[in-house]
Amino acid sequence: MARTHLISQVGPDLEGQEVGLAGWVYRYRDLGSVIFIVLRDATGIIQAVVRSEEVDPNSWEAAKKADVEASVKLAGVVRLDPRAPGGVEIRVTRASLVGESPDFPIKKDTGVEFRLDKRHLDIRSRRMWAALKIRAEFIAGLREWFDSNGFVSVEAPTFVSAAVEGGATLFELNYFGRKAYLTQSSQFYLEAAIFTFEKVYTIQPSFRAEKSRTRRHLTEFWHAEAEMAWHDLDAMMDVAEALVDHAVQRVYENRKEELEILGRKFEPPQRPYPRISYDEAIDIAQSKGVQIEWGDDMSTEAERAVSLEFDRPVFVYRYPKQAKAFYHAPDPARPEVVLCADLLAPEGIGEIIGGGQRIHSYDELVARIREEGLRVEDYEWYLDLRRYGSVPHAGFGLGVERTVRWIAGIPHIRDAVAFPRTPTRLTP
RNA sequence: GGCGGGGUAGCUCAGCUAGGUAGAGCGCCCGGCUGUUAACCGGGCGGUCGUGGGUUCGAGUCCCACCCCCGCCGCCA
Repeated sequence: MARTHLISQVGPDLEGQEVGLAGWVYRYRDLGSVIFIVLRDATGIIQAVVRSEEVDPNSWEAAKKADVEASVKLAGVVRLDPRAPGGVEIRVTRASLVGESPDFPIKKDTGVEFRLDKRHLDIRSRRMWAALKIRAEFIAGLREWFDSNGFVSVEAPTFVSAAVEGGATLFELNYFGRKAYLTQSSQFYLEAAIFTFEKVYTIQPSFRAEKSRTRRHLTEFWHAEAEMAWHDLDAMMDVAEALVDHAVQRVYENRKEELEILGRKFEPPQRPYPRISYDEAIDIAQSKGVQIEWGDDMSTEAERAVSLEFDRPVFVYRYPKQAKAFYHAPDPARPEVVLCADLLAPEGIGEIIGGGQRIHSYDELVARIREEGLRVEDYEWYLDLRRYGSVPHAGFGLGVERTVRWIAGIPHIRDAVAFPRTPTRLTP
């Protein structure tokens, strides 16, 4: 029995024609001498009708055993019928069972935790299918933009010997008897690579050993990072905006069906994205009744208040120095703030990008490391980048799952990735 | 790390305030059904009530300790 078509190719135009399909049983309804099998493949779903008097005994027996998520091959004639979901179905002429599926664990009335325990099976669901296709499209859009705008992709190591940001929590591991860590950002490696390629990017996981139990946090998340020589803060925001816009547009153009399945009514935001200062953001938050003082880092509540003021992503730039990591370049005109910017997604989603201009002077960088109480010797190779041909540069990191969560309207970040890692989840 | 919620059948939950023979829906198993839409109809199986201790004639229910899970905040992408 040959597979002649993918399900998405079976439409009204094929009425009366015999097709061979292969896939998995999405729904199964046995009425005695007629069986309805809703078949799923990578491309879509379609109803198949098996009638006892229309198929040979072997096919009938196969259809009887085609439980939910069994793999099957079906041959049949395409028919239009208003009673079929989508209006098109196939009248089965032959059926064979490829792999049985006795008592598939995921049924109706399953809770969030149970489905996460069975995530290796739950990714077969329409909901996860749609979310993961949107994610893949978004990542392809990021890569497409970088590749066509002069960026070279550079991969950084996952095993590292020291922190990028002092204070942030690292996963420690034993590296042949030495302490090593899982990377929390590829930034320092990308900074090294700008001296080779000027504009570089990477899309790879970062790890944070923070017990953050929220809808915005994973312990392992995919991090799209870019670093650009000869760029200042404004140029960095230009890059980030163009990148996000491109990838978002691509998802919007190519993943309409998937957004529909998720019930997401999404319109790509208009450019330009507003750019406001930290000072203005604090004013907005305070005017909305948020308890926050100049000098505090933006709280989740403050970010939400600010992002809800705009119908598109908004950059917040020039935070107080004490709220940001040591490598951020101070504003020469106002040394108490640094040349950084975060991009807040709309609808209260919050931060999806963090970045800014880096300190490129050796002396300044050493002074800031000492000021933060960090050990200069931990940053020896990083300091070399300021010893040899240092240039002004800037970069940023984008949280892939956070951005996908916004685009697809996914309530919890764990559903923006196939196999999420959270403080309590290591399986599957 | 702080605050809040929760752990009872394979799954989703009720029962706890006022201690008295452990329940429902779904699933599963068996049977029926020629147009179902996570079908429907009939029957059946199924639980050391998170763990340990205490009070009591009697504890899922009250008390103590512990473990685990979920959400929010902090931290960040």
